[in-house]
Amino acid sequence: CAGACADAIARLRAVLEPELDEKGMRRLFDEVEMPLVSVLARMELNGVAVDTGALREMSESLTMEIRRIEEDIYASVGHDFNIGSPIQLSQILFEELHLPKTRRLKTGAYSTDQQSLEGLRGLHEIIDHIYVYRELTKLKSTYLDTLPFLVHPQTRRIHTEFNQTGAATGRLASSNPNLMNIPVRTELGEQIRRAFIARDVGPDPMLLAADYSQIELRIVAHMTEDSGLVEAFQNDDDIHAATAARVFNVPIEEVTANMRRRAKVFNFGVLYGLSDYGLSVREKISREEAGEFIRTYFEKYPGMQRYVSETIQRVREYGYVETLFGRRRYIPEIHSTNFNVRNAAERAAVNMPVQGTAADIIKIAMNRLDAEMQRRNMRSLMILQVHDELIFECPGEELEEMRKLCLDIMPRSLAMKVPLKIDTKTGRNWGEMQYGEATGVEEFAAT
DNA sequence: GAAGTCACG
DNA sequence: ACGTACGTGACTTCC
Ligand SMILES: [Mg+2]
Repeated sequence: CAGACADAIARLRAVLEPELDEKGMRRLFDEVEMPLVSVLARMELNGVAVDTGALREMSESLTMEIRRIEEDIYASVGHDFNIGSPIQLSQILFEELHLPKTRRLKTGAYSTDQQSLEGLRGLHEIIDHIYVYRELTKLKSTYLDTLPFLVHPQTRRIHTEFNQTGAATGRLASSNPNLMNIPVRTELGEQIRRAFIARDVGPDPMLLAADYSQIELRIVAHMTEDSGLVEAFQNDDDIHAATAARVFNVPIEEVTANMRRRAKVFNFGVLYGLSDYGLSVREKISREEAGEFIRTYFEKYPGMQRYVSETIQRVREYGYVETLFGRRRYIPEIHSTNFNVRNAAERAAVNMPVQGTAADIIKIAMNRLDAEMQRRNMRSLMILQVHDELIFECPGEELEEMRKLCLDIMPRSLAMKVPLKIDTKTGRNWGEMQYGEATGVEEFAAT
């Protein structure tokens, strides 16, 4: 290909390069994406160290546990079947056991996904078994039995591929293996994370994780200038508790755990274009109640309402939306005659500027961090990015310098009406990280 | 290769 | 073009 490819690329350039200027993405391209290419290359080469022995041990013990659960499931049904086949499982649950039917899939079977099983809890012992079976087999097949084979024989590390051009919002993607979806939410997930270790970077190797706290909501606060959101972040309030206080009309001290949990659902839901129907299903409330919550939310945060309406208007008029740095996403589906497709396009349009601006921000930080690490001849390695967080492998004696560097550089990617807050954690592995220093309001006042 | 499912932010 | 919350990648089943 070499010759033909080079020739094709040269001719493509003649067509594509002018588009960068026409579309206002020249600076994004020259100053963010192009410098990032080599940063990502270094990260891929750096790789991450993994304790394959630990993964193999976990896999083995899971094999036995999964076998026990299979036996339980077959016993309660009365015969064997392939639990991994959603079609067979649907047949068992809804035809043989006569459990109440869930939503219908396009294949004619009924859904057995987590949300559907949730509604069947308590109706039959098999439901909890399937739930656990799913968790264990998922983690075993995707991580425990796969990662050990992806360890490079020379480096003894796992080298992911970062795709810089795959995601429509400007996010990165990771594959072969995907290291952006390593488990964390369950106990077993955390155990898997413990197999990702600091090892080859010098004496007393440590991992450092630095993440943007609530970056998407802070970006929305900045974009909408909604006074409620802006003030909450300027005060460094717990944003979900602050939202609960507003929506449920109570003082913030009287916000209960459940009110806060709901407010969190609202805050995230609004970024994704949640409907009254979606909220009613998730919160197990009536559609009317859900609609009322959404109305109240927008009343309390009128800037949010404005942002959603104006973004949809804009994508209808121009056919695209963009981030604060001018990254564009064209969404032609906004003109679809199909109601569902059109609504999906509206939700994507509302979300992209927020998700995309967060992606722009962390990319800028990665470039600046990489440059400064080189300038200082540091031995620390940038090894992973997971959308709002960066992971470094550091010699122990460099750990605090690296942490300080993150706390200094990451908040300054973009000056906003609210601070960009950074949390940091450190540990010998990715599963046992201890919170450390974070940025505070003082740093913001200084910027 | 599509469908269903589920891991992450 | 869709399962009425956005963005991904990977696994198993089944045709
Ligand atoms: Mg975070």
